[in-house]
Amino acid sequence: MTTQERPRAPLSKERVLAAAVALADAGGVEALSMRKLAHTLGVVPMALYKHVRNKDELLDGVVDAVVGEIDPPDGGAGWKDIVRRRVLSARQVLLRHPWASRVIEERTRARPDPTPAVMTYMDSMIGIFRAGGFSIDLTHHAMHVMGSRLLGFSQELFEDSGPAQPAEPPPPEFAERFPHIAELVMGISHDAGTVVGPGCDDQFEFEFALDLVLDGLDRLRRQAGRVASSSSSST
Amino acid sequence: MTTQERPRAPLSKERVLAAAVALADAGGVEALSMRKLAHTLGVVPMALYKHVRNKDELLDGVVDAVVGEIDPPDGGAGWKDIVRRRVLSARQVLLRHPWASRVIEERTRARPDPTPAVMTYMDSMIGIFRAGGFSIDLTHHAMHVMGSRLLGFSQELFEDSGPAQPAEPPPPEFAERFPHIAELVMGISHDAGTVVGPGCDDQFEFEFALDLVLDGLDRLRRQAGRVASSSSSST
DNA sequence: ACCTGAACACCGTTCAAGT
DNA sequence: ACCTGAACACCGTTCAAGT
Repeated sequence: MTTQERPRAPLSKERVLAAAVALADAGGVEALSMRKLAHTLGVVPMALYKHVRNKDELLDGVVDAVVGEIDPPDGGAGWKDIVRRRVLSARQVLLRHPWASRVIEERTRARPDPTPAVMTYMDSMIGIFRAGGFSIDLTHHAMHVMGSRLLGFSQELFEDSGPAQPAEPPPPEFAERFPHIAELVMGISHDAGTVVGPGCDDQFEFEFALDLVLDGLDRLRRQAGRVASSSSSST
Repeated sequence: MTTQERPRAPLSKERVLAAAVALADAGGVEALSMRKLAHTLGVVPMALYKHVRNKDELLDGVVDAVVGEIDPPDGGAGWKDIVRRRVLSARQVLLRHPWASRVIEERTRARPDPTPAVMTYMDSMIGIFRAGGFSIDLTHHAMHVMGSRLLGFSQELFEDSGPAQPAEPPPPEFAERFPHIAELVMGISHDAGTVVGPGCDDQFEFEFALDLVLDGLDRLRRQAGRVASSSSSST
């Protein structure tokens, strides 16, 4: 027998990247090594270097694969709605790939420019602000203010409780060391009307922050329009 | 001769952490390996494990050493000014240790709770909001909105140009692929009155975003005060 | 010309052997 | 009892040897 009809499909950069994303989805970013990826594909590690110059280029490709999953802007009423919907769709993508925000940050920092798909995404977002009546200067500030939130994530250094019990009171020595945190945790647990599982609704908090920032930008845009903007450029 | 009077000072956790911070300052976070750190201290790698359980605990200690450098809140006029000054002082610390924000994020994500010094810092910040008249709910939202900006950093995915020339026009194929980015880059270069070196004043952008967020929070605080805030989600 | 196993220079950490 | 060298199980990548 031994038909031996191509025991493995021929490798391609797409196949390599797709396998890399799947590997990270399954085991986190620390599971994404050249050696493990090669093993997954039934291939010797060196074979990967035919499709990817090195690991950095692999990670760049992975970033673009993930960012490429974000929906294009769909029709919305006004710039704010369009930005809002697209950011929330980006957030959905990153919830599917929880490891990706770290890699995006890492690779963006390591390169002179962001990765091509990130550049395309940013370009599109800038276009939405411009079409919405933002001056070049204000658009520039807006991009900085939004930061990584544009791509649907923000580093929350304040991940209260995680999957904790609704009203687990902190131990007394905790309340003594961190009285204000303790008060906050208790206060949040008490009104757990909408939130059942974890002590804190991440989606709500993300949208809260997003809306606060978008409203702030809208206010500046309207001010600039009314005052006819006497600043350095943008007249 | 061979006086042999203690060829090296006795190791202590403080000395290990200080050396680790210095090593990262000198060579970036990728230079901070247990082996290199031991070498720096004139010690065999295993000797470090007497003062630190493993590398994660080393990184936790390093995070706390850096966060411990942030000035305590000094007198300011009102909560907004106090928060603002402290955040900007945190930013100064992180400019001294450019690798630290990555490590803070990483370790915060990896642990159930933030590191002790980060907890103390957060507790103090919460206290400032509360003293400033923020309800528990609004303080909670404020902490999420501020996110890592509280510690003086924010991931800018839009690091335009870096140390580039003031008015280097992008190549034509760039302008074709990313027309809006090209327009932005050109627009910013043109009004380079205040900024000389890089194409973009990071300190200005950071303060711009910080003020936008603080103003937004202030508006919500005043609204809540006026409406007398009806329970869980502030009608 | 192509492919790939062994090797190199690293990692963090374990563990047993030496004092 | 203490300390530490060698070893283990990884890593990304080079390189020379085999086909």
